[in-house]
Formats: sequence, structure tokens, C-alpha cells
Amino acid sequence: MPEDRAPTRIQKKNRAAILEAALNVFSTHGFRGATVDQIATEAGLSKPNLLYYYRSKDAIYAALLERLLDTWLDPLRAIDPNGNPLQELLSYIRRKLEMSRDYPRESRLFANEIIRGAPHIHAVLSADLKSLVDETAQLIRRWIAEGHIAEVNPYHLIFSIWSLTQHYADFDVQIRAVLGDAEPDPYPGASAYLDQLFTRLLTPQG
Amino acid sequence: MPEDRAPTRIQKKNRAAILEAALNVFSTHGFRGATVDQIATEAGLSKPNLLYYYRSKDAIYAALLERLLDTWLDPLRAIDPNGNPLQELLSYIRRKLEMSRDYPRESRLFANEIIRGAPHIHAVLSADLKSLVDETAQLIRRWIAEGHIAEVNPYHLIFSIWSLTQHYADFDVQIRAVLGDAEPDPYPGASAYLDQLFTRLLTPQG
DNA sequence: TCGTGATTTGACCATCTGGTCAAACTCACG
DNA sequence: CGTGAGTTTGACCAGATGGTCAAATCACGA
Repeated sequence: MPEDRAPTRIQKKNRAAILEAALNVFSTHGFRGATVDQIATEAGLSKPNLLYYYRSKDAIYAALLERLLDTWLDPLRAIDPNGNPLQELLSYIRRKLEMSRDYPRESRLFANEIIRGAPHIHAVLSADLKSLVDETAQLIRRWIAEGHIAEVNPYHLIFSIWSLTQHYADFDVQIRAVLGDAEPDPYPGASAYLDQLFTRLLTPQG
Repeated sequence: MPEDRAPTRIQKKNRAAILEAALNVFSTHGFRGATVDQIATEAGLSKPNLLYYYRSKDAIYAALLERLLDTWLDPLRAIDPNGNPLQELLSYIRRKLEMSRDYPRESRLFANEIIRGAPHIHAVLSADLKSLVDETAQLIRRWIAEGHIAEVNPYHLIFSIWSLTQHYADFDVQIRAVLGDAEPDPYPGASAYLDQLFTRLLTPQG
């Protein structure tokens, strides 16, 4: 398949179908647990046909990760340095929680990759992600210095936001098992709780 | 191998070596990504020899999970209903964070299992874990009613403790990548941050 | 309608993997 | 030191899996 020409209609359709199927399969079985056959079947293609569009299983996985990384970090970039600090952070938290609710497969895919030591995206974490977080940490430091929010470690603040929001996607099964049938949707409670938690943490002390 | 007799010296030694090796391999590669050969080699045995002690790959995994579940939940059981509420909860958080630091492989093993939908321990979650959490939630409700701690959703409080502490084990690579070489040990900062976070959240409002 | 490049597929291959088995070896104990 | 239970292993198997390839089929612009 020519890589240099503009993609044909069929190429667009099939590549999209493959990535969608791959997201399903990789996020539930992990890289190793996923099979090319399974992805091909789910995408409505034969295995050799799938391998016509992506050279190898690795290539599918890499393409998928790359395409999702930006989307995943968009909410962090959307924080407005000139907005109301507490509101900006609370909005960020809400957006991240909504992403856990609406895109749990993406969350689990990343969780999987990172638990395994981030073999495919370690470089991106140490470079792009680090500098993005460094910038945000600087912004938070400024907000603290200006007295808009309470004094907290900005890095651990960011880690805690990631942790608490993604937990609802990654550990969904456990959460539902513990809450039982009486509370089938954990997200309203989660949203209220996280609002309360971060408001109390970040509101400057009297 | 006779299962009914008391285990011999060799059986004890080899079973222990197998579970230790299995913890290593399963926690870094997941169930599917781990191979029996790899576990056997790491345990210093041949593959058929390993399968003499555990019938199958599944059996190793099941034995490992079972042996670890209790240990993993011990800190929750250790909360003293008659202690100082805030201190009991902060101690629980510290213990959980220490477990992430000292037993990251166990944490990742569970994370892996649950991300995949907890196929092997779903029943335990819905039964034993649920009732243990229900009890603790009752205790927290009592503490709130008595005015010892602020009003929070007890279930989401517990989820947040699990999330925040286990995050440091499961996402270790990401955390170290973001913090960079300047701060090689995330745990002191994490400990201080979590203390601050939960103290502010749980201290009753004036 | 034709020709060419894009797409699809059946057949195939090498390797890996979980698991089996009979035979060989080792250990503890009488 | 002999014996039987406990332990170890090399050889092997069947199925799964990632990937290849030549040939067949399809789509579309001239």
C-alpha cells in the first residue's frame, strides 16, 4: 500500500475501523493478550487484509497510542492561565472525570501501557508530558504565590487529579462491585465528591 | 504430587520459589503476557517440574491471587473503630502508601486483574470486599454523625484512598518520568501531600 | 470498456506456548 | 543399603499466533 499518496476512501474507512477495533481489543486484553485475528474480525477484515494496512501488530498499537495521546492530554492544555484559578482546576477535574466516563477504553489502554513500564511511550512521557506538566506546575505555583489557591505541591496535585479521575474508568469493575446494584452509576457521586475534595484542598485557608 | 499429605521440605521451597517468580512475571507482563517457561526459569525449575507443583498456568495465578488478597486488605481491617477517627484514617492512608512503596508488584498484579474486568476475583469483590467496605462505610458514617470528621461520601472516600495510594505503585514509571532525575524518590512528597489533602478534607468545618 | 493500481484472500510457514508422559533420578527411612 | 515414594527431565504434541506471498478481484479514471 502506497504511504506517500493521499489516502483513498477505502483506506480511510478501513484504517478507522481497524483502530476502533484495536482500541476495543487492546484495552480489554492488553498488548500481549490481543490477537491480530481478533482485531481483524472485529474490524470486518481478514487478517492479511488488516496487515495490508498496518505492517504488524506493533504498528497498530503504536498508531493507536499516538492518535490518542493528544486527545488524552487536551484537557490539561485547556487550562486557562488567566481564568479563575480554583474554577480552572475544578473544570479540569470535571473534564477528566467525564473522559473516564465517556472514554474508559482509552483510559484502560494507557493504564495498561504504563503499568507495564510504558515500553512504547516512555520517551514521550519523559519529554512532552514532562514539559507540559512542568509548565502547568509553574502556573499553579504562581496561583499559590498570588494567594488564589492554598499551598500544595503542584506535581502531586496533578498526579492526584489523574489518579482520582482515571480510577473510575480503570477500576470500574471494582467500584461497581463494591457499590452494588443499589447505585448503578458511580459518576454523579464521584463528581460531587471530587468537587468537595478539591475545593477543600485548594481554597486558601482563612 | 500428593495433595493430602503434609508438604515436604522440597515442596515448601519450590512452591515458594514458584509464587515469588510468578509474582514477578505476572505483575510485569499480565496473565496473558506471562509464559510458564519464564516463570519456571525464574524459579530455577524446568517447565514440567513447575507443572508438577501447579497443574496449570491458571492454577499458579489463582494461588498467587488468593495468597495476596488477604495481605492486601489487612490495612483496612486494621482500622480501630474506637481510635481517634482522623488519626485512624490518616494511619490507614500511610499504611496503604507504604504498601505501594514496598509491594509495588502486588499492587500492579491487582491493578492488572481489575482492569481486565477481574475475571478471577469478581466473586470475591462482590462478596467479601463489598461487605468489608460496607462495614467501614458504616463506621465512617458514625464518625461523621458524631462530628469527628467532616461530612463526606464514605464509599468515595475509600475509593479515593485506594486510588491515590496505589497510583504511586501502578503509575510509578509515569510519575518518575514527570518528576525527572531531580526528585528520584516520589514517596516523601506523596506522603506529605496525602496527609495534607486528607487532613483538609476530613477536618470538620469550623 | 479497458487497463492499471489498489484491495482482498486462501494457503502457507515458523515459532511460541501450555501441557503431557514415560523414564530416570533422588531422597528419606527402615 | 535397599526400597518405594517423591522429584526431575527430555522429548514430544496440538493448537494458537504473527506474519508472508502469489494470485485473484475490485475500483476508477481515461
